[in-house]
Amino acid sequence: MQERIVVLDFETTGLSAAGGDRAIEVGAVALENGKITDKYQNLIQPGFKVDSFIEHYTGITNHMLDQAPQADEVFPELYRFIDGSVMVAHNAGFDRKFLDMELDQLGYTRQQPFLCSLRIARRLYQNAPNHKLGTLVKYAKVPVTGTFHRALADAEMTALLWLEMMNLLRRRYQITEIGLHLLLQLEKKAIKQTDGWLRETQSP
DNA sequence: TGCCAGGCCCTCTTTAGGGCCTT
Repeated sequence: MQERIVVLDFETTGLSAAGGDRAIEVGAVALENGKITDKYQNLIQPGFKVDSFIEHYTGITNHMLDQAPQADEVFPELYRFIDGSVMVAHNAGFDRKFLDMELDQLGYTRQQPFLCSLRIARRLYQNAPNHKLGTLVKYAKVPVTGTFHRALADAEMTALLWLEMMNLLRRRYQITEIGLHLLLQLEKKAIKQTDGWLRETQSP
C-alpha cells in the first residue's frame, strides 16, 4: 500500500468503551513503504483506579497512572499522529471504539478507514493454532519487540505481522498491487472462500 | 432483582447458540 498506515493498540481499564472503560495507554506505529517510520506512545490517566487484574495483565500500575498525562493532552497528539493515515489494529473493533469514544469527548472525529489484522490473519493463516496476537507473532516468525500487553510493543508486533501478511499476499498469490480496496474486500470474504478468491485475484 | 461487552464467524444455522478475540 502506498498510503501511510498507523497501527494502533490501546491498553484499557476493561473491555467496554460503552460501559465506562477508558484507555490507559496508547501505542501507535507508522508504516510507510513497508517500513516503520515513526512511533507514538503515552500512558493516559483514566480518572479512576484500575483494578488489580488490569495492573497484572498490563503491568501498568495505579502509581504509574497517577503521574500520567490526561486524555485531553494525549488524544490531540494522537489525532495529529494518525492524521491522513489508514488505521490498522488487532481486533480493530475494540481499539476503534475506544479511539472514537475518546476523540468524541474532545470534539474530534476520526475520518480514516480502519482495517483489522485479526480478520486478515484468520483468512491468511487458516492453520494457525489460534489468532491471538502472541500466537500469530510466533506462527509467522515475527520478532518479539517487547512485553506483550504493553501498547507500543503490541502495536509494533502487529505492524510487523501486518508487513509479513502483505509479503505473504505477494509471495503466495503474486499480488503486486495491495490497495485499500483489495484489503477491504479480503476482510469481508468468507474465510473458506479466501484462498480461491486470492488465486483468481493475482496480478497478471 | 440480577444482570453486567460486542461483533465476527462457524455450524449440529437462518425461528440459535457458542467460541473467539480485544482489556
